[in-house]
This record gives sequence, structure tokens and C-alpha cells, in this order.
Amino acid sequence: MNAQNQKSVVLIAGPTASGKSSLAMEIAAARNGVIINADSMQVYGALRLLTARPSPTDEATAPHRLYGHVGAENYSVARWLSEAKSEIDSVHNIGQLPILCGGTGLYFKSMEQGLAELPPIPDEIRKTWRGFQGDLHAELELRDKVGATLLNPADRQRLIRALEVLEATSKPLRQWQAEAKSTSALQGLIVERRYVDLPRAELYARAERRFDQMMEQGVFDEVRNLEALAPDHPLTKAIGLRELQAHLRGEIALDEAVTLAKTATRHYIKRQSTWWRGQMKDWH
RNA sequence: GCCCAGGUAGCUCAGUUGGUAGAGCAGCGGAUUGAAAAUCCGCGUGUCGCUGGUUCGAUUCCGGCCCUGGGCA
Repeated sequence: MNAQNQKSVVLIAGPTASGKSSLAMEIAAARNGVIINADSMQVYGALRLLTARPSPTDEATAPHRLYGHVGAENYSVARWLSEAKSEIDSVHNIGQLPILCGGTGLYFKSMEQGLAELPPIPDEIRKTWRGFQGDLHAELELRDKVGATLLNPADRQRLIRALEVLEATSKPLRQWQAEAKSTSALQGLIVERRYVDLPRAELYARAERRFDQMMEQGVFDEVRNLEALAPDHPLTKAIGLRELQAHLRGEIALDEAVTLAKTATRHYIKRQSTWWRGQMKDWH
């Protein structure tokens, strides 16, 4: 359709509630684009409202990929990267413009700078470390003294990762990372980066308004009717879920739950800004 | 009106045997390679309710006043 599209890709990133999705819709309409999700929560089928996934109307207006296609299993950057790469290819093959849109910094970083190619870690090993009750840092110190000094003793998540990689591959994670070639998946393409941003105060106001709208649209019922998730499922961490569930259990008032959820959203916006400032400097 | 308990950071509170004070939360900044909406790190001066007194020195002790909550009338 458009020869130019075969070589181009548009990346749209920015903090939550900045207006990324509408920009993606505009570009898709103007330039025959296909919107590819780059948000770690919007890949799951459940909690459509809470995770602010594009509406059915949006999906009917422009093609969307990698939204809500994941079930009860845990997703990962690695899986996203491989799925997103093949989506880019297939969109190019039909002459359309791939538009990556989302707020997950790590996903964009993996796309632009590559990811170390690690073998999959057996579930058994993942489970034992995730469920480990003792001192993870001490365990890592026993097996990889240098690696242990690089991690904060309180950083459970990275300690677990370090331990499971070490056990499954007999090689420290940092070594895998050091050996990685780090080639961009976007090599040879014309990359158009759009970082959507607004003054912090405005972002906060928009995010809070958006949460109120979610409430009006029935997020509360969505949460009430959510099927039980595995305790370590990523959706468990969706902003607002814990708060609304606490209210369902009668632990806090509804308005308090809403306030807490809004606060968590503000924190998230802050972390997203920090990510782009520190990690994605060439985005401007 | 009387009795009791309080009035300390934006909020909830701790503390100072008298030398002008510190936690959690909020807020702000930072890190970030297979859970990333995750995980982690750093940043704390505020008429210590007001006003007199004692004291070299009072947020701290004493008096009075004001305010809040509870009890008795």
C-alpha cells in the first residue's frame, strides 16, 4: 500500500494518562497503521477497564495487536519482545505502519537495545526461589559473592532472578548480560520516537480523573467478578486492584480505596518519567 | 460549668530526666535486562496551640487562656 511503511516504525511512549492511545489512533488513521501494545498489563485478558485497555470502539476503528491476548500464565519482557518483533514483520508484510504504543519502559528498552538470550528457567526452580522464606541475599552471597554485592539485600525481586538464573544455568545473570550482543530489533528501520508528556501536575489531574471515570464505568464490578488469580500473577499488581479488593473485604472505605489507588498511580507516573529520563535519553 | 485526655512536619503520631526535635505516610529526587503498573534506594526546620512565670536557657517545669475529643452536670 505504502512503500514507506515497509521501512518505518513509530514508537509512542510516555507516562500513564498522557494521551498515548489517542495519538496512536490518530497516526493509525492518517498513515494506515496497526497499533501494537507495549504495556505489560494490557496484554492480559482480565481487568480490561482497570488496566485502561483500548475500548472495543477503538479496536473496531484501528487494528490493535497484543492486547488482552494473555490468560492466566505469567507474561515476560522476553515473550513480549519476540511477539512484538513478529507483529512488526507481519504488519510490514501487508504494507501497513507498525505503531508501538505503551508505557512499559523495559519493553521499549529491550526492543531498542536487545535482551540477553537466556534459556527458559524451569518452573520448579522459579517456584522454589519465589517461595523461599529465608535470606535471599545470604543465599546469593554463598553462590556468587560478586553478584551479591551488586544487589541491594532488600531487592527481593532481583535477588530471586539472580538465584534462579544461577541455579538453572550455572552462570550468573550479570555474565549472561555482559555476553549479550545487544543488537536492536529495529536495525535498518526508520524509527520515529514520540514521547508523549505533559507537566506533572496536569498528568496527575488527568490520571485521577481517569480513575473516577473507571469507577463510573464499573471497574468495581470488574474487580468483584475477577476470577481468582495465582498469588504471584502480574495482574495482581495492577494499580488499584489491591485497594479495591481491600474495600470488597470491608477493610477500608470506598473513597479511601479510590484515594490510595490514585496515589499509587501518581507514584507510577513518577517512576515512568524517571525511566525515560535515565534510560531512554535519545528520546529527547 | 466541672473532671479527664490531647494540641509537635501536609496527615497520623513518637520524643526531649530543661540545651529549640524524629518515625511512618504523603511529597520530591534516583536506580532499573524474562513479575517492570514490578522491585529497590536517597531526601525531614517545623512560631513543638497562645501567653506570662521560674531558669544562663523552656517545646519540655508551673500558672492563665484558647481549641479538640470523652465523661459528669
